[in-house]
Amino acid sequence: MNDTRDRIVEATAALFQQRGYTGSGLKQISTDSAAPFGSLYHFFPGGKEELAAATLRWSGHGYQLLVTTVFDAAPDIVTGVGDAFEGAAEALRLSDYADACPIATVALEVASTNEVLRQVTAEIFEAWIAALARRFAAAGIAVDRSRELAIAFVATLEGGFLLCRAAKDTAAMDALGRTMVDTVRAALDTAAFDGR
Amino acid sequence: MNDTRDRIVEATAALFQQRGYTGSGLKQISTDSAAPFGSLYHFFPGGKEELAAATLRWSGHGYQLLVTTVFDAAPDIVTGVGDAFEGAAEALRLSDYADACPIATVALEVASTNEVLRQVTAEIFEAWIAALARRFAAAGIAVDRSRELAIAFVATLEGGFLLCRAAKDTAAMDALGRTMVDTVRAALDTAAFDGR
DNA sequence: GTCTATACTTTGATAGAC
DNA sequence: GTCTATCAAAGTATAGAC
Repeated sequence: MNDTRDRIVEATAALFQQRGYTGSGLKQISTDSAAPFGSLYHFFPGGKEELAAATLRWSGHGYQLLVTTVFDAAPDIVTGVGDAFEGAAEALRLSDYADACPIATVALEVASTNEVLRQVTAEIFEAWIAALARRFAAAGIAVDRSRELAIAFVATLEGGFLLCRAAKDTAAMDALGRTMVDTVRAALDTAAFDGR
Repeated sequence: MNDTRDRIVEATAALFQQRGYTGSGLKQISTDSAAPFGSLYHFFPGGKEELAAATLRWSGHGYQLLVTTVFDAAPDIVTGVGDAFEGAAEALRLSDYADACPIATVALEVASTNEVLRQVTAEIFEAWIAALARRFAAAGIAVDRSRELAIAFVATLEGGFLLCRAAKDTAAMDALGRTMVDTVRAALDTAAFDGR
């Protein structure tokens, strides 16, 4: 539909991932997206906040698709969990530790300072958790336990991004992947035992 | 020793926790600490970066002491893990979801933008992980597995802070506490089995 | 609708009186 | 050492020519 608008959102997403919300200036976004400054306010009359909300939703949706693809390509859900952590580690290494969660930095910045954006980030995390929980439940795990596992998966991945970006090392992500795989496998075994 | 300097660091720590690095202005720090603006550059000639480094180290050390206290007060390490997550949830609720990790927000902001501060945050996380790993090892868990558990503990707690602050709800932290307690208990059982 | 110029505020930082 | 005044740059936002 609209080329310029898309470029603005994409440039904003990239800046948010590396510099956060407060650290990303509208002038920089205008430059990076090769869009005239006035276009920012043409497409997002609500200013930086509206642009941020649109960007977060776009990034959040894209990241959910990415994880979905990884799980769909795996032969089983335990392998999928392992692949997701390996993929995250690989993305970090290939991008010099810049390509991590597109939401987390902004989410922490706005949690206590911007109620509108805080709610947007909450909706995104909830969508991720709900989608993962459905997947675990479809694999035979009880619904309540499936949601707990989904929360553990997202939290562990986010914690891994934090530790790995700070350390510029993916050793933590590797260890977390192993632990998470064990946890999911144990839940599956329990489900199989209960259900036999 | 120096009253003013301490007040500056404390005010900076509080602002970092809620608004992050880029979101915390030196003028605000000057106001909140009741310190004249010039004093900031008197005590921290290196400007905002030097002040941030000192603040992160101070906050990081303080948070490590807090967790240490929780574990020391618990009858055993599994209970300690559960208490730590419960305490984190309680702190979030009591502070309207502001009192979380004093390092995480800044760590994500500076990971790709400020090499000096990135390294400071890496040292803090490593100190936390090393201290926890020693504690798990002292409880009888193998050294390698102890470090993996310590990484899982920190990552899970950090992910929990992120999800809970975004959602303004501690349900995630409660679920994560249960999962982490199970993981540590399983590791302890394995250690007891291997060691008998 | 596209784009430029600019208004106004806040930022980190410095100079210099006391 | 304390404090105020001020700088240059960057921040968000707006006005208006085309």
